[in-house]
Amino acid sequence: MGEAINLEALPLFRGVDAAVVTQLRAAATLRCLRKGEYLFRGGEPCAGLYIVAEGLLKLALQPPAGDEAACERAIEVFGPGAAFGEDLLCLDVPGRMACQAQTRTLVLQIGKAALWQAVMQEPLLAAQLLRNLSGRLHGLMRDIEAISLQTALQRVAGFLREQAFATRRTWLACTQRVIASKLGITPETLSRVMHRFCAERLVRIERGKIYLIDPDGLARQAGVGELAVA
Amino acid sequence: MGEAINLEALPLFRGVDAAVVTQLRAAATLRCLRKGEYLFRGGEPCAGLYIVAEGLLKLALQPPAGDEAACERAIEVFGPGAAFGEDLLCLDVPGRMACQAQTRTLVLQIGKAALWQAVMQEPLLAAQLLRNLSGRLHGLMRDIEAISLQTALQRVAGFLREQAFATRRTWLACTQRVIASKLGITPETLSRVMHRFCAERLVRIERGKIYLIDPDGLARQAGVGELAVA
DNA sequence: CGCTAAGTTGAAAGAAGTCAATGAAAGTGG
DNA sequence: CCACTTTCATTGACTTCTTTCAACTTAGCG
Repeated sequence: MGEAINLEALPLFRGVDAAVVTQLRAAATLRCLRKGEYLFRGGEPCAGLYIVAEGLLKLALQPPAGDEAACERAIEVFGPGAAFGEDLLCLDVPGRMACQAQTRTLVLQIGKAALWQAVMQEPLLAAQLLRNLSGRLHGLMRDIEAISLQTALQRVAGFLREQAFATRRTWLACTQRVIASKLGITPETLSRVMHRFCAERLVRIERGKIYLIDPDGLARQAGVGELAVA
Repeated sequence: MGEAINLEALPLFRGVDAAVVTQLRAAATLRCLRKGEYLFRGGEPCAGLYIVAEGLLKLALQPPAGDEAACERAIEVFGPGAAFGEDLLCLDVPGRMACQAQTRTLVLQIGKAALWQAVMQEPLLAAQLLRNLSGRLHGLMRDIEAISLQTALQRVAGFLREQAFATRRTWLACTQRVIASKLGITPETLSRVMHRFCAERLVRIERGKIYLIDPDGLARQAGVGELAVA
């Protein structure tokens, strides 16, 4: 199933000349990562543009050199269909981020040379890359806003709501540790908040999966966060 | 002095065909903003790519609708030479950011149409836009890291150090309110930290300007004081 | 079947925010 | 040029959210 990823269907290649896409697919290699394996680590140059076919990847800035104590902060989490790596590709500097598989993950890798050649042929591809990058930029902006002026409770509620919107039913594909890291809180805090939501009948936790019972109630929590309900 | 901005000298246009740059300059309009004026506000579509010639602009997400109580969070601050707006241009969705002049500011505006035409002619320009966007993305990543796992004290120290590196001598061109917002802290906290640094002889505050006395001491405060290469 | 990692829960400590009052500076207009 | 208004900065006391530390439970896996 892994190799059958349909590049044309991805937003990134919408409108892009079919011949160019075909050419890119030919140049692409498929990498398979076990849970915990790294796609790349800090310091390594980025090998190309990556497209997730299956699984889940965590992008995090790793603490500067042997500074063991500091726990790393997850910046982005990529699921199927996500494209990333353009940034490192463009900057050329190694950077300190590490990208680690959270489950068994299949990822398509398009080499720098092939990508550039394609961009030269088809400027629309450049436009789509810019769009992808812009989307990521705005995602980070929203994250910064959330971290800066929302409580942990609001952020978790917001996160769950987002997930509900995306996958329509339930969710939780990676450890709470990673989610907490992405939200900028400790696993302890996340656990407490989740159980509070659970007590308030907003969600149900069952065997590591989370069922959203009351998306509207969650939205209320995420929003103006007031309402001193008993 | 304002109109004499030399586009070729900007990193954004390095290596780009001179004819294309000339063409862009011809298409560009110069906007002059008074202190406090908005380049654009949330909801408005972005008119083009902006390049700061002179002054200082603050990009912030404004609180969702009449929710006046919530203070906004500064995301980026742009000084002379900075280029931005590509993101909004690419996404087309209005977004909620507002861009406000912090002092009298001159900014060059390159319309969407002209920019796209140029990109089609000269793919290298697309590459440079990608690079610019990537740089901003990484800046935000570092910000997220700083907010999440550094104390206010460390962030301020880090910020001052950055400024020292950039302008080599002294600094403070906008209100502390804005700096605090950019650092994700309150003005009160910033004031306290600054005065603490002042007491420890790391900086000197004088008539709204800040003189860095001891960059190394500051680096030590900023965290794992590395880069002690005299 | 134990082992290790992940999650839960409680109590205590700390960092930063809020509120509020004061002081300083800067722009406005007579 | 001075009085006035407004915004910005400073400082203290208090509050609250979040983290930290630690102990304990659960679950997954060789």
